[in-house]
Amino acid sequence: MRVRSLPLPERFVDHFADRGIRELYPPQVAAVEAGVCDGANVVAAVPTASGKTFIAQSALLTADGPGLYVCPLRALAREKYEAFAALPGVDVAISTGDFEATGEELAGHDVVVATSEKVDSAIRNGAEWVDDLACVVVDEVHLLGAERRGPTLEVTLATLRRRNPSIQIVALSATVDNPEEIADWLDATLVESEWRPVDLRTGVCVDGEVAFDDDTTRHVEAGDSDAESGADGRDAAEDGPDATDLAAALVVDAVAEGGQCLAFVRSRTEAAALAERLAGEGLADRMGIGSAATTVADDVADIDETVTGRDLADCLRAGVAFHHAGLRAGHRAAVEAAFRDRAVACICATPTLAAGVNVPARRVVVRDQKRYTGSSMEWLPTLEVHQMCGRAGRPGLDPYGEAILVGEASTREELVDRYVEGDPEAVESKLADPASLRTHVLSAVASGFAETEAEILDVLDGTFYARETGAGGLADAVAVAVDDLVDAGMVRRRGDVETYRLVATPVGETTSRQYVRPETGARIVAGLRTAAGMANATTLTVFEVICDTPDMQDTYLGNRERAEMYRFARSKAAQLTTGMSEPDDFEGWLESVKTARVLDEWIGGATVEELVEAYRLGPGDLDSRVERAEWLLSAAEALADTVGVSVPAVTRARSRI
DNA sequence: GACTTGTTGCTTTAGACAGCATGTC
DNA sequence: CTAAAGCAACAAGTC
Repeated sequence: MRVRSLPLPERFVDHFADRGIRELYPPQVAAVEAGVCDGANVVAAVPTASGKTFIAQSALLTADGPGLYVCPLRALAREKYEAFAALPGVDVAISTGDFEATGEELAGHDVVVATSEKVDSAIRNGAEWVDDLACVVVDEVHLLGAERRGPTLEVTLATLRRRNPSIQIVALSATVDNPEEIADWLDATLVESEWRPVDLRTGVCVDGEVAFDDDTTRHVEAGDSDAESGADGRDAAEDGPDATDLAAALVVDAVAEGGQCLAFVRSRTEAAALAERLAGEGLADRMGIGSAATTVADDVADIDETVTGRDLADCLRAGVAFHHAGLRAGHRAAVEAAFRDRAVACICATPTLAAGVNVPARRVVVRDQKRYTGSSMEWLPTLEVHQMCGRAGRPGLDPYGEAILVGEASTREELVDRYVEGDPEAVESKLADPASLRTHVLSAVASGFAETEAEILDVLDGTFYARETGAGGLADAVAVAVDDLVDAGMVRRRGDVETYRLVATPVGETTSRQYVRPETGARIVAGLRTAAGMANATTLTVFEVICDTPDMQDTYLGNRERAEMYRFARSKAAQLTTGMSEPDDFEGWLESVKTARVLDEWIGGATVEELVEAYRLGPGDLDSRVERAEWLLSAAEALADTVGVSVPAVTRARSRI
């Protein structure tokens, strides 16, 4: 099937032709046959890089009205925004938390690209443009199964469909075990395909021998990093190369043939450690990318003066990089761009890269397949490993992609069963989680969609969860959520016991509008009241309050810091809203104090370099705390306003941050 | 006695979405 | 519920 045969205006056909897209890939043909261009609902469960963006574009460009593209990540939103902006004569807008696009400005565009939370928030705040939509594309729908964000996605979709029953839904999913259930939920035709534009071989490497699933094999020579001693040979020779030696050898092997590599490891430290080790292998020279590598390294070195930045720049000079959430957005973007431009031979990464922006490589090496979860070491979900592996193979550039899991003789079989031949997990709704339910119940009441529990259930009736059990399955949980919200002062029952209506209190309304969770709203209100009664409420006081909410990301408190942090908390007790003996979860509270302290020093003029050094967090971690603090402070200000409490320190903190 | 190597025990462990209305000396 | 790597402090061994 040819692009030209689609019901697309000529200028789009030309645009795609300029990019060499004239013929459709098989999954795209299937999607067209299922009716993406005719307003039909379609769920496409297809591998990464098999042309999902084109499916989305065909749906949105042929829809009879404005369209919405829902993304899980801001970085992805930007990527898609650019893809649409490149189309001739298409008016695109982007709306994510970090992008200034305000309310009604979003009306009147052909396509809006937004994160799911942003759409949810827009609906709560009464945005009317969502009612005019003719088509919604949902990228990565399998995130329906994600702990906190999944419920947001399903409630948002249910609401959109409820308010506009004729809306076309096109959902794009990774390969999962139950795509038919998602399709059934959305009344959509399922398009399922394993087809990829570049072949993918998956293999397991044990002791330097790689056995691929197409029965080919490959041998790599692993240089033992710590076996320098050699001579009398009795002891060190025994255990051979470890996983890191093998991973390094696999990278060098691929680069020697001119192929770029991604190597996935378990932790940030290990990502940096592997990169530094590979920096000694002369990858830049082997790939002949010396000058490009130097340019990138210099650019990265200019971003800041942190150790992380310097280490990264040093690695880049040698043609290697590491990538994880401790890096600042600028660092990450530079690494990703450099890799796409072939200025970097290998990126050593944590799972950030698996689900992020498009960075295809010739070979993907998965060194670690287990992760510490807080109580034990657990196998990574198959879906996640598949997403890592799926990054192998650059369309049009590589003859094939290779994904290699590094294992040991004892785990070989398990790895093959689980990841090479195994199916990914099924997607399951997490809406029954009480915390999520509270949030969405409050939202339904506050935005006026529901005034009774029956109406709440009605709103939830269109969710993925309800498809499984019927909304009735949520009745008890909703009743509990309503009780909790009443107790928390977010919702009030108005009228007789028999015929009451649910109304959001002013606090509940502000909480929902500010997009913070009910627990956060309640904690902030309580904190503000305490602060208002204090003789010397400072910015530290305010930071302690907002850091002690579930919407602030917690900051790791190391063993060595604990005693000192305890002394700090005690010496500042007069400025804190929580007494030293009060918290049920003292550890958690002390972590909040640490975050508050960092933020307070930040507005006091401390530099990123100093804070990163003193508190053992990555520059990216600091940035993300500051970003959240901005958001939570504005919520605090709005809440102070609604309860009529005056805490000048809130405004002071906010203007300084 | 200075330096190297080996041992032991302790510490640490991925990621990332969201608001908003406006002024100031 | 099934951990494992890095690192610092200290001990033993070497020149």
